[in-house]
Amino acid sequence: MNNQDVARTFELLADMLDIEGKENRFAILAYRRAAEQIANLDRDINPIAQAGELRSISGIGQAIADKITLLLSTGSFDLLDRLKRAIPAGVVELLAVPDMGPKRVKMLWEQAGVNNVAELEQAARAGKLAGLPGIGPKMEAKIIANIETNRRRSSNVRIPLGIAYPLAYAMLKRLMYVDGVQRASVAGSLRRMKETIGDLDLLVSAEKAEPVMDAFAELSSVAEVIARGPTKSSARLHSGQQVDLRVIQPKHWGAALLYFTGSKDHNVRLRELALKKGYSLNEYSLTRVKDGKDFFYREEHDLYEKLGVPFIPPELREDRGELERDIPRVIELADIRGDLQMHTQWSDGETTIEQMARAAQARGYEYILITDHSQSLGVTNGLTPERLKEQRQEINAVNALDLGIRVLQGAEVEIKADGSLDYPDEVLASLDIVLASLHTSLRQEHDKVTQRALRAIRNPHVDIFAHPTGRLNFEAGDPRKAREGADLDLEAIFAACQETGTILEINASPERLDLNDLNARRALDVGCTLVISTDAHNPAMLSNIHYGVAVARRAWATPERVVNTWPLEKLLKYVKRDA
DNA sequence: GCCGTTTTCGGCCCGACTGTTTTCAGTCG
Repeated sequence: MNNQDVARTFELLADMLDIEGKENRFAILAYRRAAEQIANLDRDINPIAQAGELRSISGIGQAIADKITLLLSTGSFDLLDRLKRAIPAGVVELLAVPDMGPKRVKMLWEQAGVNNVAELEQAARAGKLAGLPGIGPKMEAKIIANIETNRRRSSNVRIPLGIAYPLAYAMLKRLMYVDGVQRASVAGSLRRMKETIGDLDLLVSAEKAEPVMDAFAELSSVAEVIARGPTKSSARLHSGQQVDLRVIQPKHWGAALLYFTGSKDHNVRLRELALKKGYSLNEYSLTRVKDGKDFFYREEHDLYEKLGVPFIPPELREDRGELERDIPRVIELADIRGDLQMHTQWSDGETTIEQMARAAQARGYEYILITDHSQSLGVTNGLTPERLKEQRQEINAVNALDLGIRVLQGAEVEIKADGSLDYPDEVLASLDIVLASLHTSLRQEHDKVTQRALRAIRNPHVDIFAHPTGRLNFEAGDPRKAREGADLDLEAIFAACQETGTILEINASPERLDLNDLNARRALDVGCTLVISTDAHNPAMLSNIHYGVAVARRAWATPERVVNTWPLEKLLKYVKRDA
């Protein structure tokens, strides 16, 4: 079982206990918190369990630690078995239908004999639900609609950041120009730049909410408004995504933005902290408990300061220790001095070296590395050693133009199925910086693919291990093309990179985001060095760098640990060290 | 069930919205 399996098991346990309705609600909350912590863990839970150190994880005490140990060694534990026998799986799945919480599920299961979603739909359509406790004709109709909606958007409820981001900003842009709007921001997991987004959250401040709500309802991307109150509207988009809009008074901005950015767990920690200091925190203000006096904050910064903690950047608000530990000065977009992976017409890119250089210079970069594909990747028109030499001539010519940016020659060299590289050593030695990566035979079994990657990492000519796992979140225009990464032993990979100085890439392409945040954080903990690269295939894609910076920020990376924040001389000195 | 620069016992975040209600329960985030 991996971390996600364990986390899901405890979520299931909590769901079943919720439905059963006998357990203390705080115990159930404890199971959910433990599940969240495990899902957020940046290391494999198995060795932690074997070492008997589960209790070092926040939210895990003796009782849950024992259950995890049993779960990992035997696949289950008594309480889980008992609940699974008592509650049909289909009943738990009813919770996935909106408006179906534990109370309603239990009532429908016990009083109406509803055992799964199909039976729920059947009963609702037959008009058998209205009249049951707490259910009238409106709820019955809503249940049918909810089931239909769930069916339409089927499997993929969360969408990749790279799709959600432009969608949300397009809506925000319209709302910003509504009369009376003072400020507007995305919030929720989108502002935290999580790699997948469930609901989109928008926050707007204005004295009057009505015009904003009207404009929101009329957005072309909105299919239907599913709730509308004085401060909050929810809508479903044609794409199936739900969008929540909150309109608040300008004086509430700081508290509201903090609240709606989350994460939920971060908020809970903050409120606990506030209570200890004698304040109650909600989305409007900080209220002094002893006399009920409200304190308003125009900015999040001021609120954090009042609570006695440093400002936590949104990307770090995941309850991963950000309120307990010292926060480093995490990397920012402005720290980036160059981009170390991009493609040109020499292989599968769309433009010339000069065009890429000019675009990068316009972004303020000091250097770029041209990394066209190597020869074996035929579909990309990979370069033979001969063409690589010709390309060097062109790069020299572009540098001679004095564009105010230094163009380096690299290559994205294929790691072949046996772990050998696609160019001989003397060719690799002729390049300024060498990337190695996996594109083929990604489904090799664990040991084989790990050894293959390790062999490349240990090659002294290889400087960067690019998009390490090879996973795809989605392929432009076709979310179904998402794929899991290779089954790598990342602990072994990170150890080898730390030992050899091989740089691990955070690929900023929204389709990849590879390494992801948790893996990058673990790599940093182990002592590895990172690079953030766009893998751009045209000049516009250079702007994807912000997605990669966000991943690095979520990994708590400081600029010192990311090589493309370094001056060129320092970077070249580093990569030549073992060349 | 977890946790402790107030505590090893007694707390545990807070509000909006809907639908079914005659003052509130359930769900959601």
